[in-house]
Amino acid sequence: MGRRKIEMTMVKDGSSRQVTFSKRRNGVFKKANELATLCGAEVAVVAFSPGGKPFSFGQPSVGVVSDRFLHRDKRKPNHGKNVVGSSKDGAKVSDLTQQLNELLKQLHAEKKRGEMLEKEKEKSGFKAPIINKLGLQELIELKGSLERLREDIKARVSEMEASSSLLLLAKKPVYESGRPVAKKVPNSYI
Amino acid sequence: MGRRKIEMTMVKDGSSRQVTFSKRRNGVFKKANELATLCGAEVAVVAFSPGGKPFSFGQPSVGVVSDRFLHRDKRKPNHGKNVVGSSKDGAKVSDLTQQLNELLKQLHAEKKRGEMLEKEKEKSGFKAPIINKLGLQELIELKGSLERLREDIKARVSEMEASSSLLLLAKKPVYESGRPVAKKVPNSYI
DNA sequence: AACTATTTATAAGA
DNA sequence: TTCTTATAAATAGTT
Repeated sequence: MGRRKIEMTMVKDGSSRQVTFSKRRNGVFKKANELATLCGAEVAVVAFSPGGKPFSFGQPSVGVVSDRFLHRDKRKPNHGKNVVGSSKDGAKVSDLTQQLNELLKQLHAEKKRGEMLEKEKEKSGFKAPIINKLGLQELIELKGSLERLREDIKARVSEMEASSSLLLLAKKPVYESGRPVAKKVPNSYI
Repeated sequence: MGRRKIEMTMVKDGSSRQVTFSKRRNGVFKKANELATLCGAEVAVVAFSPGGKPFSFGQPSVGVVSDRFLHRDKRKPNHGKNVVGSSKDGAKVSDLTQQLNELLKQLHAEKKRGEMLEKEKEKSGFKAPIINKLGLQELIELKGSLERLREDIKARVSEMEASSSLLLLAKKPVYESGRPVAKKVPNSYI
């Protein structure tokens, strides 16, 4: 969120990393505070800087919240299905597992959607590969050309039929360059 | 950050409060994850919803971070590189976190891809709506018709040109039903 | 669950 | 570092 979008990977330069940590740590704490204030929620955040210094935010306190989370909360948790033991790390693993499963679901859905779209694309690509590659302007021009062609062909057919009629009236086949004339084009094609 | 600025006080309506909690909880977790990723920091967030349900994010885990913060961290601040996954479950959780981030990347990529395909679809749909709606069989038939038409037209043009030549040799315009003959169709159209 | 109009966070730069 | 500023992101209200 700034002058440029940055890759979500560790900032290489140590100095920049420290600056980023300071800025974003404040951001996270502020967001956590807003979450607690707006929703009446108990929230705790602990962060160790790249240099190993501890920082924390807690509502009402880090200790109260972490205790409730790690040891004391006997209420039914919303993610109880995947609980791996009752230890602090078990809770974390369970939570991550839940997040993982959620993401896997989303990912699967997205892939499915992507595949559907790919199929549709291939399908239409197979149906009209050349036309699909044309740009809009080209298609507009093509449409115009086809329309003009159709009109010209109609006229041509009329003309030809007139000529043919006239010529056929003479009971003589028409040749040009030693080749017999083509058969009549069905009007349904035009 | 929305349609309106809101007072930083508890949301009164319970339903809205729950919605706000859900949205902002995700926001805080995302920010915490970014802080950990960008800065190589250990970060833990625990939040209890208005309904008392626990949610958490931790890198490498809530337990590791809170323990380090509350009880066990006797280390001097580490001014070198960050230590990740040094505890028993830390490695496992770290792996899960890595998987999570990997999945998030994949998910984002899939979504982007899906969006691109959707755009392409819309684009081609806009460009050639009629042709895209044709079924495969219809298109095969259309193709055949067009090919036959093209051949017939070629022949027709030859015929017409022959006729025209013959007729033009007579220095007379050709009419049929009181209508002058059409202009020549450029061969590039056929 | 999506969708915008806005507000907020923040990456660079001074 | 702190302040500024152009952009990216989050999200409040809406459908």
